[in-house]
Amino acid sequence: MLLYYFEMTLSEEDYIKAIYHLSQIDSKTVATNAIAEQMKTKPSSVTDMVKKLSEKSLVKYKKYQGVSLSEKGRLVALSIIRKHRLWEVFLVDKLNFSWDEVHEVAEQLEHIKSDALIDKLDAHLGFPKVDPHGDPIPNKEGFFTKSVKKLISELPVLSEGVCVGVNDSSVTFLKFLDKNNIALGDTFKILDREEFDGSVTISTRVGAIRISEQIASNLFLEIVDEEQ
Amino acid sequence: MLLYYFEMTLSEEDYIKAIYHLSQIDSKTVATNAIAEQMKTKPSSVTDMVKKLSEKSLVKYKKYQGVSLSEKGRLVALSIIRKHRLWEVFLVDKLNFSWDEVHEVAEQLEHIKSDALIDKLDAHLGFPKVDPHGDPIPNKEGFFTKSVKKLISELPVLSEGVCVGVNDSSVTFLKFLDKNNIALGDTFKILDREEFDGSVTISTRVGAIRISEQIASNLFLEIVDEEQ
DNA sequence: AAATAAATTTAGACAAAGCTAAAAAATTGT
DNA sequence: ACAATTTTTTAGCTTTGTCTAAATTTATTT
Repeated sequence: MLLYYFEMTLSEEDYIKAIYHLSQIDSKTVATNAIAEQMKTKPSSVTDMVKKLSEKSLVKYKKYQGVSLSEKGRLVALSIIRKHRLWEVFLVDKLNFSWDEVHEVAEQLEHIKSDALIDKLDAHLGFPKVDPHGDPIPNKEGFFTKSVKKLISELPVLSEGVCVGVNDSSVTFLKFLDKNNIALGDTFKILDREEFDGSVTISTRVGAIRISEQIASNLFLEIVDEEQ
Repeated sequence: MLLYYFEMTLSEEDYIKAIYHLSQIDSKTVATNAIAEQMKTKPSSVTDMVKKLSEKSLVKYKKYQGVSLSEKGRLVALSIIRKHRLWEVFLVDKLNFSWDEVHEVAEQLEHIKSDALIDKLDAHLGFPKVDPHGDPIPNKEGFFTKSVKKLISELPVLSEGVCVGVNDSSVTFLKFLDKNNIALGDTFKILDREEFDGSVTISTRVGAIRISEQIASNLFLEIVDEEQ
């Protein structure tokens, strides 16, 4: 990330991140009300902050027209997201948090300011490409490997990806996974699919196994695409 | 640490920590001016904050008489110090920072709020008793093993401790240490001292070695005492 | 024991980030 | 096309933590 040589408050960083996420949803300009809802604040507060961010050329803003991030703002957003996701990997991989417990703490950790810290954390974690939810981690320059999270049932034969989530988190289903040596973080390849019943053969750590369509439509794989 | 069920701002936490450290220096009440200097702020700002902390019964305060921490305030201070020192251990042991680079980042990390995080970090680090500077890490209840940092030249024969620092950080000296297999974190025992020249025999990883008085007066050992 | 100096507190102001209520602009419905 | 509704902005106020300048209390000197 070509970094930002200016001080940003915690609140400013949170707004930038919120605007980034909202502009991912639909790529137009982001509405004041939408930001207010996301930030759990009032529209009038958003207007104030947006003016401030506009002064600092982090966002493009015209009265009544909504906001969008400037290139500078986009890089700031990506730098915060990078930090957030690296910390999530740390919490899950090193501290044994489960992947649904980490968001809140990562929200705090993402604001720690130290480039050296993030570089060393990245190295310590083995330069991960995705966080525990399967979302991609931008590199220092703000590029990230685009990745899609898809159900096995929706993927073509020969696709390969990392198992990053389940749809059905019932005890029964999780026990099934355990019994078949399927765990989050495992890499699978789809070897074959039966036209007849939609069942799928996948390669796992312990060899190839056959799973039913029902199972296949409950397991998310994270497929890595190209750079952006 | 019997924790605090009330929200504390970053600034309040910093003041509590500053007051704790100043009251360690000499155990009387702490002067407004001293706090102002430590916090790099003005005495009038200190007065304001001290009133606020007094309302929350974190400090004992009488106008013109200086402040001291209440028991509650002391526990808050120790909880922050615990976090600070655990993060320092993490930065040095896991991320390969050198022990003189970690303070600033730990100042930020110490404010992260999550009991689960600190518990898991503590476990991940193997429940360390001292930080990379040899300062003791309070446990959850605010107790810590008192430890003293002393030069080898000042310690009696048969003392044992962990090497935690050097007085002279010249390249020549560090090379000498390296050559003799002396590194920070090693445990040494003082086997003998010559009256004649003050030279000392110590046990190291590679057996006993003899060091001159000059060397002995440049190496700090951290000696663990009892609980407090 | 005054006089002077130093330390501390008070009073009043400011910037950040939020709020409410009212005004203005944009959008929608008919 | 224009009235009604929704969205956004403005104006003015609040809180937190800071500041300066002035006032007050405590300490030090002679």
